[in-house]
Amino acid sequence: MNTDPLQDIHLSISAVERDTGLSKDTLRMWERRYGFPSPTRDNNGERAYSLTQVEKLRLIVRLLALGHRPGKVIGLPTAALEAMGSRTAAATSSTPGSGPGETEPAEIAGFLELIRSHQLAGLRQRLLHKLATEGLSRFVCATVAPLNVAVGEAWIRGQLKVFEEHLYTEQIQSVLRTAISALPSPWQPPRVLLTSLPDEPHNLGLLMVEALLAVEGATCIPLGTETPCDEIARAARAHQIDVVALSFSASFGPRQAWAGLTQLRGLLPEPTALWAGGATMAQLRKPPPGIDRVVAFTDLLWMLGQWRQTRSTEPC
Amino acid sequence: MNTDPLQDIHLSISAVERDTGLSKDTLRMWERRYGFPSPTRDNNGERAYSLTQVEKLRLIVRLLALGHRPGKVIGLPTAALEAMGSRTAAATSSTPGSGPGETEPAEIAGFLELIRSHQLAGLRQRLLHKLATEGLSRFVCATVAPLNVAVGEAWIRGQLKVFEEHLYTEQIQSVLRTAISALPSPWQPPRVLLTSLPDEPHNLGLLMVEALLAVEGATCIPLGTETPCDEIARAARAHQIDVVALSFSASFGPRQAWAGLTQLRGLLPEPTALWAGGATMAQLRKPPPGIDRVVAFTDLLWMLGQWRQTRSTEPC
DNA sequence: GGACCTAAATTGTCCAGGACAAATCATTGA
DNA sequence: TCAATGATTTGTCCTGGACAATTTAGGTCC
Repeated sequence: MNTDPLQDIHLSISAVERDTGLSKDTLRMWERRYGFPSPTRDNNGERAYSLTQVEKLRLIVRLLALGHRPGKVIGLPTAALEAMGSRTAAATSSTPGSGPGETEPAEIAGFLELIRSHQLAGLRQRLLHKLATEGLSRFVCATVAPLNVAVGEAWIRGQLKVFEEHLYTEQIQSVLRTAISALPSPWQPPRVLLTSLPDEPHNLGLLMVEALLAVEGATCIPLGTETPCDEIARAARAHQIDVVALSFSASFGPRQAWAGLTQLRGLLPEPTALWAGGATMAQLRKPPPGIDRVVAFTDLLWMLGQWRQTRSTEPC
Repeated sequence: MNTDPLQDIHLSISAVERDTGLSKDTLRMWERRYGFPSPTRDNNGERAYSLTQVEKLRLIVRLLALGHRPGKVIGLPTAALEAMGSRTAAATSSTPGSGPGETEPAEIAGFLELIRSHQLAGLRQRLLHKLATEGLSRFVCATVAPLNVAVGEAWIRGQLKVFEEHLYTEQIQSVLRTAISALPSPWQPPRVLLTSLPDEPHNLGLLMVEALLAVEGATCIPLGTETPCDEIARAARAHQIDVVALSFSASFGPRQAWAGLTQLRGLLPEPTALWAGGATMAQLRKPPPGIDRVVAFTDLLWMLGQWRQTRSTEPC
């Protein structure tokens, strides 16, 4: 008898869709084409995926995000996939030379170590200290941004558990929100609406943008995440929005992003600017027409200045 | 020519799935069985839904949440649906008499009016004022809780747009998070892990719980929302957790909640307490064995006291 | 009248297998 | 080296059938 109770657990196709982000259609198609995953069937003849297979699926999803092709990786044994993951992550590892004024890699590693060793209080304390030392804007650009990248990479390599990443995200959000609250009331245009499209639940990027803009005195209207396109358009009208800022994390498909942005552009009045940022946007060759892409957080200040200059010379 | 650009916009079936929460399968099945929605087809023969139909679908989803049967409501004209919504919401409206010390219904209505008129600054200011007057604990129990109910009901009745509800949620979260940050460091057990199961993205309830517990000096470890069961168990071990607190909003199915709780109970060590709260839990006849149910926010303090008493007389 | 049980209707999800457009790769020619 | 073209890969959509789970309706007994 197997003593591990996890061995006997099987998931339905919808549970796997939830846990991996792969659509039911895709799961069935992979099975048809590549022979993996090959779930057993339950009493009703419905697919029952083992936890091992789900784990391997997650690994494959990570590799796809790194640029591998499905046909090349599905069907390889798990060990080979893991090796491939580490190799690619190392190769992809961005910008070995840290930018000017960016927090030292060693210090980033120190933060990672705090996360991994579950020292909640220590992590929080060091974040607050860094914030106090650098000021909000530099904290966001020079510390939080590279730390996010580091956490994302560690997660891709499987060096970070899901709950550790959750904890990190919560702490950063808490620190940023508190810092934003402490700022004086906004005193200048533009009025910026901050949100993400449905299927994009990550809030951290939006919060970082809000911090940078709020420091510059812009009026931020945060809607949280996952606002349907037509609702964004309604909100923009109701709040007399000048700029709609959207965030797309790496897990958001480029095709879907393009479609959503195009649709939203059509719903918004012409003078409203549409800024799109995040990992997905950075990967895109070219943004859809009428959309301003935010490649790095430091771009934001430039775009803000640009907007103000244009509007002050062309008053409505 | 129609001047409204929204008229010409059509959505794919996946976009409708995103925006309404109804699965592709369900959308096709409704079309097959009830003749609604009846999307036109694009050049590729694929379904193209008009915004009008999407709007009606959202309305139907609201009615289903109120307990109506699909067969009875799908196919009725929009006007009839709206009337039905108002009627049912009025009938379901809970607890006409406000509890002792609870914020006046008139004041709640005032808040609602601020939300509906998009006065972000005014809303925030009044929330902060109320918080300063009542203190954090009473603010959460006597103001935020009934306000949440009121907002939920207004949304069900269609008196509140999605983006208005998003804005409200963001503001409350901001206010609560700031208040929590301002509290002194925790100085007493228990150590409480706060999170929700996958498919439960609502964070507000968790934040309210965190506020109440933090005021009492308990150590809160917030993981954000949607943590898989096995990860919750891992986190509980890593952080030497005494109590795991889970939140289930009204949109979370009772059956799914029961299954998730039972599974989690099996994964957690015996001495770890498991507290479950939220609208779904309140509806449940009986909580699963080994799980403590939080019916109202005011229960929390009692449960906390109970826990401390038990543990002080039975020191490990 | 109410509690309890059974049969019928309702409803969401799953399945198979076909089709196709968009993206990507490989090849060729300038 | 770069651009254009054809082949391949890949995700999503379609139809129509099946079925388990839930809810409702009908009937019986206390």
